[in-house]
Amino acid sequence: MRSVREEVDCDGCAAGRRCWPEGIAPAAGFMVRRVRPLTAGEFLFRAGDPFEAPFMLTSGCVSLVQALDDGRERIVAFRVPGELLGLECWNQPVHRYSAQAITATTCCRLRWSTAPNAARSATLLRALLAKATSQSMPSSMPWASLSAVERVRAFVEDFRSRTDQPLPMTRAQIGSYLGMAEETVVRAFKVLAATRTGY
Amino acid sequence: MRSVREEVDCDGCAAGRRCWPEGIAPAAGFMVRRVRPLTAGEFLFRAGDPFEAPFMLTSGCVSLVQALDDGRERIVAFRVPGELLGLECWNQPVHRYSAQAITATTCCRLRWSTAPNAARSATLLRALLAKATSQSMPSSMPWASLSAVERVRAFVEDFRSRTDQPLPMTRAQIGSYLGMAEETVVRAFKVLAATRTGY
DNA sequence: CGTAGTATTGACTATCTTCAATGCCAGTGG
DNA sequence: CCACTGGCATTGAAGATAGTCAATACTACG
Repeated sequence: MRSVREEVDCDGCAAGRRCWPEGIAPAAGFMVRRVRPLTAGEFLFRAGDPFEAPFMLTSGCVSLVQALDDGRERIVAFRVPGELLGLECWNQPVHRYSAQAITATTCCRLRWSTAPNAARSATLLRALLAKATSQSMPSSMPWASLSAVERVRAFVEDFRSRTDQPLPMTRAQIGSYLGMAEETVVRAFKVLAATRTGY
Repeated sequence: MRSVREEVDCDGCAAGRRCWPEGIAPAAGFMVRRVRPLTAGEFLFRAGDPFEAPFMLTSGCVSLVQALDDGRERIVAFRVPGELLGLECWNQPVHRYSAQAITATTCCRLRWSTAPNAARSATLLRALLAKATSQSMPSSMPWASLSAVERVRAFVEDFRSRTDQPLPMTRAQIGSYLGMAEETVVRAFKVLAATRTGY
């Protein structure tokens, strides 16, 4: 349970190019703190926890889980390496969703509050805004009004476009995210497998 | 067709409090340019237009429309006064969606690129990030897996929570947004009207 | 080998979509 | 003033789709 409290400059990190690919980081000198690796099923944070800083995913996969009124849970998003966790409640005091690792996962906690100077702060904010807009908008229900098969196909293609790892989540989790029954996900994959290859 | 090219400081604008409510604007001195008012059906911009700056809605209602592969269209979001348009493609060269006024609409174009100093730039970026996160995340399909009636109820409540104007869009547009048939929207409203009041 | 979690399949049912028709209302032109 | 038109709302009936329930297969792991 020890925390790895190592301060790292993204400039010197081998994976930094994946985290800040838009040519922002090299000169920015973003500072992060490496977080203790998570095993599958572990929570990075839970809904209601105080929001302190966003996390940059460096490996693995994390689901954002929303607790429903009736006690059930829904998966709101999947995050893969290079994407930010916790930005959802940037202007909120506490986290609205829980972040649960789907596979073994590593991430870094951003040190965004300690702005050494305004220019660097602006650069970081610009990078965060870019991340936030690219992460949230494409997921703003691009698959409503599509059939179940088309929704699953769109989901798979979206995930493939974001990472090259094989789908790490269960059919039930995909169903929770897409808002359909686990069985329907299974049958959709069956149809896709009959049509194309590689699903 | 004349453009109103009036430069305005949000500090001196009566409606500024609605645009930047989080106590950011008063000292920031955000500059905007008032845009020619739009009539119902007019486009503020279209998918493929070059992205120059986001717009702040000051009155009316705008739909973000996505063109589908098969030629049909889907409504991706509705924007009401105090919300930003165009942030979806912050880091994109061109707009991905078209912005079409549903009712008579006014808006301001942000002058974000002319940063007089880094501190002010950081303040603006912080405000934009707050807007972006609060706008996009709650709409990240909070109503998948709900029944049609519940989806419509959630939609109405969400819209009501963002603005006090009556629903300006047609049943067909609601259906396009929620991914259901116009008739299903109508029947859902009927059920809601029988249950509660005011729908 | 037994267990637990996940994946898959089938049968039945509820819900939603589609198609078709009608009602309602504002704007327009004679 | 009134018929006509177009857009939107509403309703009904029939068919398609996805959800639910239940059972079975598969796989990793102790």
